[in-house]
Amino acid sequence: MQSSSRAYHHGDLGRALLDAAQAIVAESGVDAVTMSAVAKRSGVSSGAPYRHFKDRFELLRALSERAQERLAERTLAAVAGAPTAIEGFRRSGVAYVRFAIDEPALFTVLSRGELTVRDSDGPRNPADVRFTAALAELLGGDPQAPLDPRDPVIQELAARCMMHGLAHFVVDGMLDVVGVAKEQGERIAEALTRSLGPPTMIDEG
Amino acid sequence: MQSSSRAYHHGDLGRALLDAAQAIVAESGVDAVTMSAVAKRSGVSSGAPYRHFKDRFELLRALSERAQERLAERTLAAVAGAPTAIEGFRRSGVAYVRFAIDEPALFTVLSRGELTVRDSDGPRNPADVRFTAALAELLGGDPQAPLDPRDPVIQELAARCMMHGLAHFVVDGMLDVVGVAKEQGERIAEALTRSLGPPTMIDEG
DNA sequence: TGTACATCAGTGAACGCGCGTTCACTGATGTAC
DNA sequence: TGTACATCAGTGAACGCGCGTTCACTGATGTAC
Repeated sequence: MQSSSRAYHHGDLGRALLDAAQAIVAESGVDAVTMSAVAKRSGVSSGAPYRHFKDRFELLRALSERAQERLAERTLAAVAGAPTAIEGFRRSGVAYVRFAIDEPALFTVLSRGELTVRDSDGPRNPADVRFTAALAELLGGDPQAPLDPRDPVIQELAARCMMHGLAHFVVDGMLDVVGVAKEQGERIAEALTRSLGPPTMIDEG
Repeated sequence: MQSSSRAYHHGDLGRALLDAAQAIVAESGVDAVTMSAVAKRSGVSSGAPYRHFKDRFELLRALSERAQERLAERTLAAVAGAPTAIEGFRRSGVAYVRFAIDEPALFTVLSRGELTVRDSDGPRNPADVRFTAALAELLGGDPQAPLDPRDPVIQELAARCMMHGLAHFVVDGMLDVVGVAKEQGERIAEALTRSLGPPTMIDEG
């Protein structure tokens, strides 16, 4: 059970394989995650991964689940420390972007919809569930009627889109082009959350 | 030069190959774009594409260029028809989302940074050049100082992020989950552009 | 403590497959005289 | 208008490669007595 440096048994290969896959995504993208590459990087033979994952797709799906968990941890932690609801909402947006900066591989995997378990029985973030329902109700009305920009649901959607777009821009190298460190993405996210919405939504000057 | 239905010479195979690649991206993603599949879909032998593209990468890069052109056409046309600068800016954002809805394959290819020619000598949208420079200047200052949410550059960045994030959400199936047609994305974009910014930036109610 | 055995994780060779790419070829087209 | 030739686009067989996956095996570990 202890990790000896030259053990025949790895000890925690399942986790090591996911680490390897994550590193490969960061370096060369999702397509470069092959079973051979993951095994080799983990110092293990090509057949070994199949003791832990049925096939390549299941390995990627496991990585996607890890990404969902990590993201949820971060945004929930950000909300937890906030003095007001609005501030919590903002901090959660900043944390979202920070996540993309710190873990570009996990963010990239999350963006691959085909890997995400859709409409599954798995646990979902309650805030997401509520928001999705509210959005569905809002959009379910007359499709011709214009949407009210001051509607809280639209406000929240605006914030989510803004953070999601910023995260994509950062991960895809927008700041590189501008010659600025990725870490500044967090500072930008902070400013963007404050640029949002009519005063009704904003709790300070 | 005319297209006879059973011609040995295709007539416009280069274009047909790009069409095929685009269709394959729409159906199965970028990874599914193989030279064999593109050739087969174009009704041509496996070696034929190499008369038009040096290798697979060059074909994908050509598709990426097509995407950049189509997107530029649309956003420029949207701006051209607008009565005011702000309204033009808004319409351009809506056109951006509309592009993602109508041409998900091209939008997806555009999002693959490795295919986009970076820092090339190629033509760039003047508005993008100006914005990028302004953003670089803004971020180049004291990295600790908070950014002013009312700064026009931040406002523009906010709008761009919002549209980019919405476009990604739509293409990745966010509206499917909510049970709403993709075409509603345009309506949402319209509302989102109006939810933005302090009154200084907004020219109506 | 020692022995026998069951269990399980990792080995490494092997397979079939589809891919990217090459190449000698052939059919169609355009042009010079 | 007709003939000869050069050019070029597409053919289709072939190649080497790396991938996903399987499988009989072997070494390590845990447990029963």
